[in-house]
Amino acid sequence: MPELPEVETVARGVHDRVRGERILETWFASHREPFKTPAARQARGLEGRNILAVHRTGKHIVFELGPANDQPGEPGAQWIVHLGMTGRLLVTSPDAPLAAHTHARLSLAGGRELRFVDPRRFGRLEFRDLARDRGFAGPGAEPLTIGPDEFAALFRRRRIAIKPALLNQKLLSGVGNIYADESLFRARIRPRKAAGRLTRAELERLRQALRQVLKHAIRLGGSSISDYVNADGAKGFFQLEHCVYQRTGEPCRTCGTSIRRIVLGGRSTHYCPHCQK
DNA sequence: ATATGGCCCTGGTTGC
DNA sequence: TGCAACCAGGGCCATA
Repeated sequence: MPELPEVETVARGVHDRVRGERILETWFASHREPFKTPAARQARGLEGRNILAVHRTGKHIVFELGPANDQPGEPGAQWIVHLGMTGRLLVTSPDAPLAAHTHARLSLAGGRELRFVDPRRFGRLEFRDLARDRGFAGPGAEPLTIGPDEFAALFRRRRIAIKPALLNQKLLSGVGNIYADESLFRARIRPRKAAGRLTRAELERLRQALRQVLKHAIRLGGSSISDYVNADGAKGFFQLEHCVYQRTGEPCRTCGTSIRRIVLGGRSTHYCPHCQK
């Protein structure tokens, strides 16, 4: 479900709640391995480690863990969570009723529990032992920090439409369907336009629009349309400021033209046919 | 190398 | 009210 702003909101919320906690025991659903790392190896790796920090890279949530059993000087580890479309991370009392589709539970020394819930099971869990694995770096560039030249280079000579190009996580990590549509509207660019045909000025408008829209959405706690809930159980409010996303047939906030919906790369795409050229 | 389409899953909404 | 069709914020994989 979540894109960069929602993942950032969740990561911050989880960081505030579990930083400094120690993972005692873990439980992973046995009926399936929705995981990049086998459940048994995740369990072995996680138990007995301290959570040093939780942060976001692209659409991934990264738990930075200390060395196993506090061995000083030993390498740490990472637990990497991708929420997919419907994944949630909850910090609860161990007595709290178990939500349907709970796939993992980590009991914490402070007495609470961290749970991973994901009805649609598109989410992924991965464990990296930094004694043998490389640290996690997102698949592509960070849209919040990328510079103009590097941004322009991502799309050079590409024939694919700019909208699906924005969704390619190997180019930019963190942009999903909502913020692709919203940033293209703010940059006044047609979603169907070939990525490689964007002018330098358009590319720079797009880069700035992405930064602005993502930062603004983070401040508002992300978008919540159906089932998105952040670590507080509170909802984000950015969806109230969507200009085009899921506004098919409604008037453009700038010119009043009816917002159009098309399908690009199998994803619904919303734009204003008057404002976006 | 790049681009496209199918597929993985469940659940909510819409329309008959 | 019941039921089917359609839709959903993602990403992997096979194929061309």
